[in-house]
Amino acid sequence: MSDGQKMGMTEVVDALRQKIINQEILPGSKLRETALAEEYDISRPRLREAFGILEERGLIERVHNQGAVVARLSADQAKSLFEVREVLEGLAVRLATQKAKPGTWDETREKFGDPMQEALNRNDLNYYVEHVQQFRQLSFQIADSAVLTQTLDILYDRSRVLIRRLVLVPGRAEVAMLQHRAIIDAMVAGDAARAEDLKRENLRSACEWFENYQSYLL
Amino acid sequence: MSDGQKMGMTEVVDALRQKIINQEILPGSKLRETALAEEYDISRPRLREAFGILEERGLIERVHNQGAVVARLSADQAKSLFEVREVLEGLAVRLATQKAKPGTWDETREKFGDPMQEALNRNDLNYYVEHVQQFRQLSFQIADSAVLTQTLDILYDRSRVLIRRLVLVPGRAEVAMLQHRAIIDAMVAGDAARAEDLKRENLRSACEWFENYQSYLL
DNA sequence: GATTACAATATTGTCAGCAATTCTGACGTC
DNA sequence: GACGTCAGAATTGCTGACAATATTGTAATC
Repeated sequence: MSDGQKMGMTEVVDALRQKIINQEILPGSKLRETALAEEYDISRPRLREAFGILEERGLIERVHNQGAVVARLSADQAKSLFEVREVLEGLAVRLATQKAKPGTWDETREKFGDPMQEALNRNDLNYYVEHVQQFRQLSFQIADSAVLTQTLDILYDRSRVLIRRLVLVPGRAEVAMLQHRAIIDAMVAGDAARAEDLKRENLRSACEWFENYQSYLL
Repeated sequence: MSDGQKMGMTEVVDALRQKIINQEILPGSKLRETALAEEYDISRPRLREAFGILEERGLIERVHNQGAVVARLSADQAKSLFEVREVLEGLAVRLATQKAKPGTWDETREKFGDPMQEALNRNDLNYYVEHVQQFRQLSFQIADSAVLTQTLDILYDRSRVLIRRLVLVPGRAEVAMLQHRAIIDAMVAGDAARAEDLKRENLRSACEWFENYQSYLL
């Protein structure tokens, strides 16, 4: 899939990142330097630099003289990711609540209302996933902390597959929707501490659901 | 300073990392590829890979065709780093409290007792800094979360200079010592939630001191 | 038939050098 | 004297090719 466009470093990293988090390359697969360098039409040292970044981000693992492999996610790592995301997403929600202007969450609240319940009734997961994603991005934008955003993005990439699968667990989406409604209500009310608590509760809950359905999810 | 030892990738990154966080290379300085490659006796593409990792870690900044520069820390970034560290170090302390066996903190508690007060009375900052560091490392070891440790290490590297300078502010070390005593007491008592709250309070306090003495610290 | 030793192959790790871009400083002009 | 301009030098970005290591396939032996 070599498009004529010459890719910069960032773009190569992003392309591989996308392929990994979307499971277009499965965990455990070997990443052959020659093949990938050819695919993206760059030289191997350049690809190597990208590998360094991907490794730092925890998306691939490398051992000397043996090359790179897409990282697998162990149950322990998954739990740790939930734990860390719990406090960071809580922080994001707190900051967003503190910094938001009145009316910021109106549209979000509407989307998470009846329309989402109806979408879930007809098993339209896309509606749910898309608006959770939008809420997330809006929160980060308002929170306005590059440090936080970047830190969480890295963890999110590693958790992405799991998050998407968790939505499939019967009943999870509906529970998460109710939790989100409570969070948004607190944010609209400007109660930052409560919003943070509820967001953390939301992630603890997600972690519990994960643990209960672990064998289906990993 | 080229020691005969041939360095692996990790070692090159670590060497540069140390030089940056110890301010042996000052923020804003240009990092010349040729010179550094020569110094560490490696080729430029290899150094370049190290640069990629350092940039991902936020220690250097690179612009195309203009090379790499040691990252500066803005006041906003510093504050964001405190905010994120607040929730993460809180988590670390909580996990450490939950997972520790009885007696784990005995030695730490002793070191933070009278000996530290005496050390501070004679302005022996080294004693203070060293044992805070030890406590920190022990906590992470007990918390036993690679995800958390790695995430916080990155933020810690970026904050290191600031943290060291903050100890110089009159009265700060003594306040921090008292806060640490309270945290350790909660940990000994096995009260994880309280330990987390106190640790977060500790970092909020650190952030406030930073803001008050900002002009001296940055 | 299973196992080990060995050679062939493939893949990674590394480097030296070329092309492209930016910075420097001297010169001329206003 | 200040400012704009234009070579020359320095530095970065990048690639192709070479050396070192691991993997695979093969054949000989037990």
